[in-house]
Amino acid sequence: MDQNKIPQATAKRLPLYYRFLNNLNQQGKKRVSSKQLSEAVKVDSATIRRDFSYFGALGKKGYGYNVEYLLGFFRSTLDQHEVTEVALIGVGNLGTAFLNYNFLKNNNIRITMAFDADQEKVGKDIGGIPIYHIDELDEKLKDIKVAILTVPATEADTITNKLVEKGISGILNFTPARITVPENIRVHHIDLAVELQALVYFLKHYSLDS
Amino acid sequence: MDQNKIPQATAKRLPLYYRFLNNLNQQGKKRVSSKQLSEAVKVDSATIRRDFSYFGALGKKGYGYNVEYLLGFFRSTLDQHEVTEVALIGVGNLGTAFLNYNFLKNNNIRITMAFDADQEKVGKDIGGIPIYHIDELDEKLKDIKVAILTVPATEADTITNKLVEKGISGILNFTPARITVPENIRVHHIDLAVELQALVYFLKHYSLDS
DNA sequence: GAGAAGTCGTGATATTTTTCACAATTGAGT
DNA sequence: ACTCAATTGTGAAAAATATCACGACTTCTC
Repeated sequence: MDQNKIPQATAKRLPLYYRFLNNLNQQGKKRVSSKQLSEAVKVDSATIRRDFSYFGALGKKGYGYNVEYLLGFFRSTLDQHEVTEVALIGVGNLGTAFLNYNFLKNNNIRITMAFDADQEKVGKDIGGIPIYHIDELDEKLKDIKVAILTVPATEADTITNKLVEKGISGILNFTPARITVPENIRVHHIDLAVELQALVYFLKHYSLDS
Repeated sequence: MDQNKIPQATAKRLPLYYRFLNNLNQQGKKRVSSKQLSEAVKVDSATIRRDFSYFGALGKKGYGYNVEYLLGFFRSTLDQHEVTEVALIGVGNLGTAFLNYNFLKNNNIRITMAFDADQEKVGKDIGGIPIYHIDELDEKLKDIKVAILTVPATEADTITNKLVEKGISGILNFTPARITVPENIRVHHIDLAVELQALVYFLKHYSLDS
């Protein structure tokens, strides 16, 4: 859309900055330097300054950044002024964890409905979020553009196709399946087993250095 | 240790390749090309060939890769012949999801114990994994080198320090807190709120291209 | 066994991301 | 008002990662 020049690596760090700034603000802190931020979020201070600089000159030389100003800036950049509604598909263990997870704390993202194939679960609600049957996707999933996918891997493709048909824009996929979607739809994969295996691999092969 | 030359980006993809090769092998497939792999795991075929090439010439020109051979190679590279024991700290919603998650399917990583501060949970077990009180960390956490951290953010630092004292090598941190550890300890962060926010950001600012 | 189609491995190149390092500027202290 | 320590923003360089493109080799078909 507008700011296509912002590197992806930078974009991925924005929510992290936002959260920490929010904390600082709640603590009543007025100013912060890239060095302090760096220690808190574990990102090199030069990288932080570079990230911020894509949005213009947000700080003052010799002073640092004004917390309130920076927070306000990120709030509008990250669209925190409007609520983004998200649907969760698959109310298993992981799905349930999400429904109980309070995304709203610092964050204008809200899971507003969940779907599952299990009639036992349908009709109930978890954390105030209603659970519908997966066959009700068509009627219930109105303008929701983002879905969290926590179904069994075997169901991933079928359900993805349904979501695509319904005009979804983004999927956060916790399934081990690498789902196939049209190229205008964005999928982020979070693969828990892969993450754990990668960590173990790093420990065995890269120990004692970065 | 040995193969410090392997790029981190490559190392992170290895478990993904491994899992897919395992699937192929179970399906009785004998050969696979980088192009087929590419479609399945959504990684450019040239990148896959490059990744493999760090380990030497694993394929045959004009033919592709022998599934069984490649699988065996990755099995030893990823240390799948020996079991890696992992401890889980924090048996909340997310922690419970992990205990029920079957890491063993394609994978020699096993959660062998869990810890929590809640006396209600201590003494029980979930998915066959015993839950100890967090104060028992000292006695119970013998040679375990990897921990999954699923405690509330407020507890993250305290518990991290305990783990560090006990000689942990790696932590998979699901806490929003950016924990501080000595530099010989490796931490991977999986920050669910950040991932979701980043996805939403990409949808709003990068739509209709990469 | 000759030709065609398929595929790897990799040098070269492009792209992305991180880091260095320093001039410019600011605020605080005296 | 002056000095000094702190800090930004950024050009330039470095490092990491991804991709292109092609020679060399393999298998398949006729």
